[in-house]
Amino acid sequence: MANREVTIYDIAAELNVSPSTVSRALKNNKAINKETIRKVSQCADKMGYRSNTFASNLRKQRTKTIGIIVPRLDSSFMSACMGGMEEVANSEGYNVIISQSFEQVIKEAQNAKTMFDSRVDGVIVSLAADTKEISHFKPFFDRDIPVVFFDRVPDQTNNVTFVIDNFKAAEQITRHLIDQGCTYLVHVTMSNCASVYVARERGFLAAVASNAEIKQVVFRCEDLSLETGREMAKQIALMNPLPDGLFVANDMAATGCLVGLQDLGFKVPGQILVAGFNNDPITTVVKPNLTTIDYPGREAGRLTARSLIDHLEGRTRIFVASSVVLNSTLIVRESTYKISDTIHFEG
Amino acid sequence: MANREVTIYDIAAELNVSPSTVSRALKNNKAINKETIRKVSQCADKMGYRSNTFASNLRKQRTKTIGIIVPRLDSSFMSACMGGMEEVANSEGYNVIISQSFEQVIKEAQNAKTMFDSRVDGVIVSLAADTKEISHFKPFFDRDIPVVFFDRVPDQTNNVTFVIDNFKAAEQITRHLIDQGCTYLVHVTMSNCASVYVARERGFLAAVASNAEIKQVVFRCEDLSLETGREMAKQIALMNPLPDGLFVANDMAATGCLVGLQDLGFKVPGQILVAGFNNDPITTVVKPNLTTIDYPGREAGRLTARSLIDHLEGRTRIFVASSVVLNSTLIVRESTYKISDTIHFEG
DNA sequence: GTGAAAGCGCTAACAT
DNA sequence: ATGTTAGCGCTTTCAC
Repeated sequence: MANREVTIYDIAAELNVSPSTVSRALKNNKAINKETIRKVSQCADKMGYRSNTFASNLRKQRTKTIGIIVPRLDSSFMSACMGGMEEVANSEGYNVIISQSFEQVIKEAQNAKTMFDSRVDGVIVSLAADTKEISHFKPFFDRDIPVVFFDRVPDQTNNVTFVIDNFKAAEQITRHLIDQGCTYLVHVTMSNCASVYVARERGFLAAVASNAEIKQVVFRCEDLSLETGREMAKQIALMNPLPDGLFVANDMAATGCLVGLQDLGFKVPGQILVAGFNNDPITTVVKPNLTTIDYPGREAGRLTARSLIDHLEGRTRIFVASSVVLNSTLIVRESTYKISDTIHFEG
Repeated sequence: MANREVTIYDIAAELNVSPSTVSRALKNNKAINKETIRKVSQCADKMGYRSNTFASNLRKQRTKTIGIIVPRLDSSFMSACMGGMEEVANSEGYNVIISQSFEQVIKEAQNAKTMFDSRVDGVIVSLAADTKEISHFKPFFDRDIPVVFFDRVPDQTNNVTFVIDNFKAAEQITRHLIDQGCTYLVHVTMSNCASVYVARERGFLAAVASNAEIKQVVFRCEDLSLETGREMAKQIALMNPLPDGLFVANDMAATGCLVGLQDLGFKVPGQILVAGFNNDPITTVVKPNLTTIDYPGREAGRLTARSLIDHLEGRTRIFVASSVVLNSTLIVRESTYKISDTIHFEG
């Protein structure tokens, strides 16, 4: 702002070479004499030179920036994903712009437009809860600007996606509930059609279907917050007969349910087993600790960013409809112990 | 990437006007005829024009981008702050680059350098836990690029800072513990010198000092995670005599302590009262619910961004050593009920 | 191995 | 109210 910026012309003048030589030297161009490169970079350091990204971008017609749009940043999972993406992006010389949709498709579209206008080289998106179609990314598709989805991915096929196997994980955790002796299961999920929840529900239903004895109900809520979980507990308490197993589509809502049920005098896992999804730290705080699905956020972030950047750098030949499925793990904790195994959890 | 970009020259050619007219029209310059403006913007829409930020930035010598560096994104407080900052930034046409230091000053310095090199117009920073001095921001200071600190601010005076009154809040919550009948207090905090923790400790000590009867000890840990809280509980359990009140510098660690103490067979608040800081959602999950300090993250974010942008836009005359203190509120919950008030919290 | 020169798309001072 | 023009700092093709 105050002091004028040092440009390659200043360095060129200082060293009595041409600006193009400086430009090449700064990029370690092999055509340039080693000694020249040394002198140039030394001089650049000395003069406090910093490359002007805008001139460079303007000239090169690319931004070295990738945009990330997520529903919210406040979960440890998202934070880990962002960390992984940033790590890869930085190591490849990319900048990252992050924005939150706060679960609203309108905000998501705005964010997309902002990023489009600032000409990100590509975008990474996890969809808002109420995003039902992705026409707001059309400008990107039209211009062949790559869009990669992770976690909350669109229904439509032909997109590049990074997801955990929600179906399998949900099936696994539901089977676990059945193995623990549950016969009447409730699945609590979102009324919106976010892909992860659809898949979790299908996994739940598949596990139930494989055993004719088991009854099930699916409850849909507006969101999956702690508060909503508490509300759901009240509704569940009114059911007759009472279900004996609860699979809630995320840990926050699962925790809300669990606490809500306890407040209403129910024993977990004494009367009802409860399982969540995500392995949020909260699962180890609530008593009893919550059975859940763990998956590697940082790794997911790394892979997603890596794929996008590999494509941007022309390292991957094709980039059509590839979908990567990441591993997840069932973590069994006290909230789904068999009644007979239950010792005492009045903590 | 594929289709060539539409420029103001294309629009100018289409409409038989000069590029400068188009440029002005696009900015609703008052010198331009209303009708011309209408035609230009219509044509721009039709042709799919989008402004090239790089050319514009190169020309205007500013980036309309602000950088944000925070320790971590995974708390509801930070997420709220980011939301507030983004809201203001977007409304003023600024882009936002966010990066995490993961509490390490080394990463913080790297992030700062990246942002410096990408020529952000200004930065907003909340310091890493182990940041003891801020020389890594010197390049910004040297060039008069504004740096605004929030929440975790540096010790040094002469910085623009947005903080809550940690001293007052800590004093208030400590007094509350004393009012509830505590006579032997432990304060659990970080061994690093992050400003917020220093202030909280001073507040704690001040409240204790005002009452000659009260004994106190300060415990310092590496971090304030859930796990560390659990570890601290073990140490506290070994104390003799046992303290009867605990003020932990954040909710995560406070929750860890609380749960840890319960695991060791202690009653909270029956034997020990526990208070945290931040009003994280976890405080309403743990049983008993945790007494804590609430403060308005989104508002803090808004104010911080507003201040920076006002300065960047030349709307504020001066911008020296102003520090803004935000309000915070004590939220009393079951974890600090008086023993006589305690009914039953074996949830 | 290095230099000359054009131009990326925009803005703004200066003209008209 | 609109046009002319000169660059912002960089990269890169084409020369030598």
